[in-house]
Amino acid sequence: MAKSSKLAEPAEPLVAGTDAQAPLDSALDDLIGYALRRAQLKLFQNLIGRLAVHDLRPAQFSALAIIDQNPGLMQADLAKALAIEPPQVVPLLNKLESRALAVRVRCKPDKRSYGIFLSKTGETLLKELKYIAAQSDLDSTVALSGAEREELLRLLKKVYQ
Amino acid sequence: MAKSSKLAEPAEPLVAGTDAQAPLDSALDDLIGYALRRAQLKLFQNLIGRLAVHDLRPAQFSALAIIDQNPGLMQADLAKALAIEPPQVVPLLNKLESRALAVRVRCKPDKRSYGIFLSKTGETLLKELKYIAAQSDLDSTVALSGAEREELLRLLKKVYQ
DNA sequence: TATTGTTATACTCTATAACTATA
DNA sequence: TATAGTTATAGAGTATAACAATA
Repeated sequence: MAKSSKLAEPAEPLVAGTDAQAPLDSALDDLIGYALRRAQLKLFQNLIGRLAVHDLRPAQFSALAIIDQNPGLMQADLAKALAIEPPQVVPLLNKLESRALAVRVRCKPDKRSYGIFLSKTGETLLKELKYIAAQSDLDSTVALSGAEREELLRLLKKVYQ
Repeated sequence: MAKSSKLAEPAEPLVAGTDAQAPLDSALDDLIGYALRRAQLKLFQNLIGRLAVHDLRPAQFSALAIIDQNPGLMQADLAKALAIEPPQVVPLLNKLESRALAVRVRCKPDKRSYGIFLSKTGETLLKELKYIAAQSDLDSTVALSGAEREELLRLLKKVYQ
């Protein structure tokens, strides 16, 4: 579906009698789903750019935050929290382990599973990443007042919870 | 990044002294970007399911709506409106043409380009798709009142516009 | 027999370079 | 030479089946 849009001022208006700058998607304008997608894409792109400095993807940042809040969790739990399938957790965790940000530890009574923990390095980096994410959030929503930002967050939670 | 979450009541709480039902992503809870992503995914999945009845993807629905509002536009314009690259427009339009929902017409002074139009079938189907999308929107946001829905839409537009 | 983590695989989405035909 | 559309291709992201080790 559409993700961003708006023509770059065509030489001649696409629709007679219409402002040449008008968005091309006016029929979709009343859909919350469409607005959500476009806003989400904007924030996501901003975050991707900021995390790239640390060679991390948003999913890896989320994983670090979830591990930090739930030290010792299993990969199946992490998969559920990230809403991805267990096989996708493997390369994600491999990357975090190769960079010494997280570790898999065989520490459970059930020897099939691992407990996942952040390393000291991971905890330190996560603190910086949280700051970066918060800055990215503010940067992408400069058009909103503080009150509007809080209201938006409240409404979004109400939708997905 | 995380898309949905919440553990399915683990036998033992992952974090001592914490409600076993508590979400695993509390550190991400204050980020609008995170809430946006989760809400967007919920609405997107709902829409995908509803459009599947007509063997269409959200991007194809958006394309139909944009063509309807801008009859005769070029593929480069459509690519911009959908925020995708021109090569991605080709299979998308091929599909719409093979189903006789849209047509490419060599009608411009510039013989390299096509004008894209909806067929009568496309216009008729689009009307139904718009209804389906509106229903999907409402269905996914039942937790909101009418006023909250309007406020959410207003705030989202403010963010991405 | 069921489950955890893993491998292999495939399908979609996305992005880039290069080609064609026009300009 | 530049542009519209196209082709080919490669990289992510995502999903499923099947396997090994353990329960």
